[in-house]
Amino acid sequence: MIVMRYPEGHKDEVHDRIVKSTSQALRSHGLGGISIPALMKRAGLTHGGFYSHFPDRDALVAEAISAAAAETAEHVFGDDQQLPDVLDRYLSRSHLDHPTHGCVLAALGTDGARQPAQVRRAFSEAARGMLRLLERKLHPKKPTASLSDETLARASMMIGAVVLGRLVNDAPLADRILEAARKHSSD
Amino acid sequence: MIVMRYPEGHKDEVHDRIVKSTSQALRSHGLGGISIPALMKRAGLTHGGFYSHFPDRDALVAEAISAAAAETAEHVFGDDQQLPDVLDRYLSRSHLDHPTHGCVLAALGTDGARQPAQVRRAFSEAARGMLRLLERKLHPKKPTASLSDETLARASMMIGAVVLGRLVNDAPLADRILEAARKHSSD
DNA sequence: GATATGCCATTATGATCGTCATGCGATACC
DNA sequence: GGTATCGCATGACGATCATAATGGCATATC
Repeated sequence: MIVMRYPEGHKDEVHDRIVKSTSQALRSHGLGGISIPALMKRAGLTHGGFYSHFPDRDALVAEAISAAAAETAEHVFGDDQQLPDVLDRYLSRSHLDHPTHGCVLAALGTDGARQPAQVRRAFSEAARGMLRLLERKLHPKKPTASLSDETLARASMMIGAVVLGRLVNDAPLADRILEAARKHSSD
Repeated sequence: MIVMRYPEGHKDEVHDRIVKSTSQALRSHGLGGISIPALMKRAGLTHGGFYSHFPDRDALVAEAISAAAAETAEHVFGDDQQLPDVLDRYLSRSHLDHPTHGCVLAALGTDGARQPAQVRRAFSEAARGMLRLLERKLHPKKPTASLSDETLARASMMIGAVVLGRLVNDAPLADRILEAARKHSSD
């Protein structure tokens, strides 16, 4: 029997708070763009206690990636969202302007393949998760878990459009990119 | 009249060597994944002379981004490449496996929007350049410089497919993503 | 050949990083 | 209420970073 010296679940709450705020901070500052002290400060703590919550920085990053993916799964691919809603949300100016609460693949994707195994795995799982969710929206009836070419191509275009739209220093062009992707996604 | 103490154009050659090797190093290690000393060492120098070539790190990074974009423009979008060749090269396993010599947008794109103005501008120009080149391949006759929706959507899918293909920890799935993007790009 | 000078190496500086050891205050159990 | 102990803060460590000053060597001119 483990004795709890703090309110039951207190540490878990703090742990979650660190992971959640980190998942946002990473999306807006980049995977290596924010330090442990800064991340802890955002969670209302100092850097001291960090290593009682995570073995190292990568462990937190990996958890934060997964948390971000779960957030998008809920907000964009939720059960009550139909395919057109999914496309409208993902391919929206609001998504472009707020990477902090947006898709982690579009925000940090190009860094994923360069990360240590632990973090890389989290990215890979996030990608497969998004593909599965999109497949379900495209083919709600089919019970199969396999991914169609249509899903793979559309997911690519969605991610690419957000990446490209954020890159071009030209709001009207960015809007046209989103629009073009929406059109070609729902032909 | 400027007196040259080293062989004429020597400094320019060294400058180019630093930029070229940096453009490769950044694509394989990330924008912030390699230090000035390491970058200079790759060019066969020590870090000492760095600031006689560039005002600061961002200036080198910006030049390296532009150099990488020019390399891809030549290797993938060269004048002798037809549209199917362009798609085959961009959406290939070889491209997936060798980001060092691949498209800078697919390798570093998600970091671009977070960079200081100088670097951001280089990314934005690289993106517009790729869009222009793709437009020309899609509509070789049209003299207009405007970008069609088709170009915007296809460019998005191409970039997204490479990003996604590199992310998933599963070679067969990555190949299917590339294939799906090729199919949907040349329907 | 002597000299002036451009180019790069050596070295230094201050800041910040990830990581870790230690200590204090708060809390749950007896 | 006393006490053991959990969670976090304080502070420190070595490493590494971007940046900068200085000096030596190689070379083009005379």
